[in-house]
Amino acid sequence: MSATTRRRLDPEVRRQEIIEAAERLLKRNGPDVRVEDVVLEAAAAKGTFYLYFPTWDDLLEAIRGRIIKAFDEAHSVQSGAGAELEWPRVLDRLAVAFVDAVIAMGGLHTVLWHTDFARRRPISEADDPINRLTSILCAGQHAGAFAEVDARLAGRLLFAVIHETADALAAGEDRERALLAMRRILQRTLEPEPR
Amino acid sequence: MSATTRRRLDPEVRRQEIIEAAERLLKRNGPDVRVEDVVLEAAAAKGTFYLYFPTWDDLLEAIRGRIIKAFDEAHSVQSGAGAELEWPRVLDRLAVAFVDAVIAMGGLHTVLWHTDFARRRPISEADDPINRLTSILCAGQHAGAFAEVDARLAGRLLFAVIHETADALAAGEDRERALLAMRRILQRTLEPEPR
Amino acid sequence: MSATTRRRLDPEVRRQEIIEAAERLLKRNGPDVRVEDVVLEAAAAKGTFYLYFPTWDDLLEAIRGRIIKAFDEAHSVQSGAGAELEWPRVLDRLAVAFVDAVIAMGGLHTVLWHTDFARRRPISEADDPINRLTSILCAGQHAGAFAEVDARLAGRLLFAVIHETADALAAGEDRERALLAMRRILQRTLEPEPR
Amino acid sequence: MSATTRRRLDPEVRRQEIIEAAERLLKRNGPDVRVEDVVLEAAAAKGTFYLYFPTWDDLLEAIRGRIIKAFDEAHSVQSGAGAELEWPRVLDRLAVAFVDAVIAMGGLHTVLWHTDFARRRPISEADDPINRLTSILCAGQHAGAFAEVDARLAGRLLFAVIHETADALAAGEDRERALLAMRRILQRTLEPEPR
DNA sequence: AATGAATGAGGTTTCATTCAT
DNA sequence: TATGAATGAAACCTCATTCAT
Repeated sequence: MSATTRRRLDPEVRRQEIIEAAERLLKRNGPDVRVEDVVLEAAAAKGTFYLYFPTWDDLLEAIRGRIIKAFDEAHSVQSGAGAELEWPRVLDRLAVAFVDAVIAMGGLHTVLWHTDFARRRPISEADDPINRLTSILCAGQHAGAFAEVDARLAGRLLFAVIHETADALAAGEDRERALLAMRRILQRTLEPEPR
Repeated sequence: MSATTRRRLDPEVRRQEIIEAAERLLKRNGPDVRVEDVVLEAAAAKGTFYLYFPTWDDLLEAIRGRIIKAFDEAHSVQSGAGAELEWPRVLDRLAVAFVDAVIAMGGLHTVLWHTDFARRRPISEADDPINRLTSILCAGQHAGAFAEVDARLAGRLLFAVIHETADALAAGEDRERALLAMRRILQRTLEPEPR
Repeated sequence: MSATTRRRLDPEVRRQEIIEAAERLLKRNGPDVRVEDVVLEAAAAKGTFYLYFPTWDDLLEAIRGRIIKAFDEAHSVQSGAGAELEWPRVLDRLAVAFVDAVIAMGGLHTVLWHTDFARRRPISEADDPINRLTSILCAGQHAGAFAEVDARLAGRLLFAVIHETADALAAGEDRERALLAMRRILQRTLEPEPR
Repeated sequence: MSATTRRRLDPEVRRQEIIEAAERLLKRNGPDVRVEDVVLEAAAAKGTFYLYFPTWDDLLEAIRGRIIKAFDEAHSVQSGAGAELEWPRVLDRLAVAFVDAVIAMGGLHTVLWHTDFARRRPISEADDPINRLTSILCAGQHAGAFAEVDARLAGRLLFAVIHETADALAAGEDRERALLAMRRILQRTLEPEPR
């Protein structure tokens, strides 16, 4: 069947290849990607897949972890030494970055967030992007930059706004208009009380 | 058991029975309900199902339509003859009603909104709840009650907020606190400019 | 693929067809028969198999039950009305019948008794042939025809003898010589004490 | 963990290590031990296994041979110089030793005797324990200690009794009662004719 | 002699949909 | 209109064995 010879790789490399192949496919085709497809794309055998991921969900979890980690690294709050952070701006940057990240994910986003997978494998507290947002809200409140709302709930609801903005862009909405709408909600909601 | 029980029903009645059986099951069990289960619950035969719904997705579509219709009827804006409508209050009522409706849907909501189905069968413009919200925004803007934002986008993003509020409640969040957080976002976002 | 049309049968009939196809194959080929083979032999589709037997083991269990039932019916102790039963003869007949039955089973016997299946699905007390033997021993003891040994253990060990006799025959041993050897063990072991 | 630990061993030693690891595992877990498990337990690599055993069955065969050899060495008939051997007692000792050996084998016994392996790789005439038994029967007959039955068949059937006794013990039966039942069968069957 | 990553045939099971009755 | 037995294309996962290093 296979004209190709056996490719022996360093496990870490092989693992990456599989993950990357899967990411490519999931981005393009969303939820109907099967193990079969992935190994084809990764030029690996069926069994090789299960050597690295006991289960399909384990692969998805790995991908999710990877993406979140990459995002966090790229957008860590620059705790500018000594400088007063402008929290609204920090938030805005993070929100836009998040929107862009979601869009870059294509169909993968659907799989990771809008599928049974999300329920079967709930994201860990530590990784949940909502917490990221929440901590910024808290910090901002502490600095007096944000209104004293329930940070946890606000984080959750505003994250939904950001998320939906991404979906709107993906659906063809104009980028600037969408970001404008998003920003208004973020700003107005968090604006401190006495104006 | 009963050898040849052939329940001949008025097509419309049979159709309703199937839909209702499916709703019951989907509410309870979410996405892992199969055709098999539905016909069992509806006391119909497998083939009968396909007499009424060429496809599983067609059933879901019917259910979605039904629910939206019911919601719209129950919460139509009482265009109180002549009376000046208080738009913020109208919006608030609708939002809360929507939250409650989502919660009442249980697992059905997951199936209709967070599954492949939603992508395979996008909701029709006419039915999309977002449009409902958007028209209220427009009307309110017209009456000077809401700020002049992009109604379509605001409708979309605020709908996401309402939707997420429902999910938060379903996840066990305290009702009053959650509604409070939601209301703040709606009000602040739509408050007319010069205050 | 299939030139054949769909064969709709009475479930009981179809069930029998599958069981019989499986029996035929298992007799011939012993343990390496797969669901695939069975449905081919039974002219059914893969799915049809699982309609009747949720699991391969369930099929085996059904076959085992069937065989035991058939054997019991064919060889029930003729409780000759009023007549004194000659227990040694009763036992002998049963033993020979059992040997013949095992041989008639061919490879099927191996599957049902010498495979993981036997451990995964232990035979129910009610069906276990050993109990059949044990009750005869008890009855015979009661009638003074057999020695007062531990009937349960004797039943077990003598059953092993009968079983092994069958295996010996299957391995090509001469029938009469083998039965002779078996009979000697049965008789000598059960002969009442004072001779 | 250790990057490149290459344990170069004397081939004979390595072979023993693998065999012993397998024995340990098979005793404990019976038929569901995989090559994987064995090499893990033996601290060897997958490939190393196949350096010593072309096939899984070859390993089992090696183990079987080893066990039989060990048993034979431990229980060789002490042809007591000149002394008249008491054959019934010799037989009894061997039988009990065999029962104990089977029990000591745990799950390994299942694998070697009640699995496809036994059919795929029939035991060699030379090793078959039945022959051991048969020769004792012959010798005993020669000495006039046993009845003149077909030794080969008696050996086979009585071996089944011994084997089943072991299984009964393994299944929790009381040791003394079981041995008693076994002994009765052996003695009665082999008792010389004219009493 | 030793390693362990890679292979892929093989087996089980599910379920939306079809169709003979 | 109604039935429910039948279908078969997936999809998942395992593990003895191979082979590049």
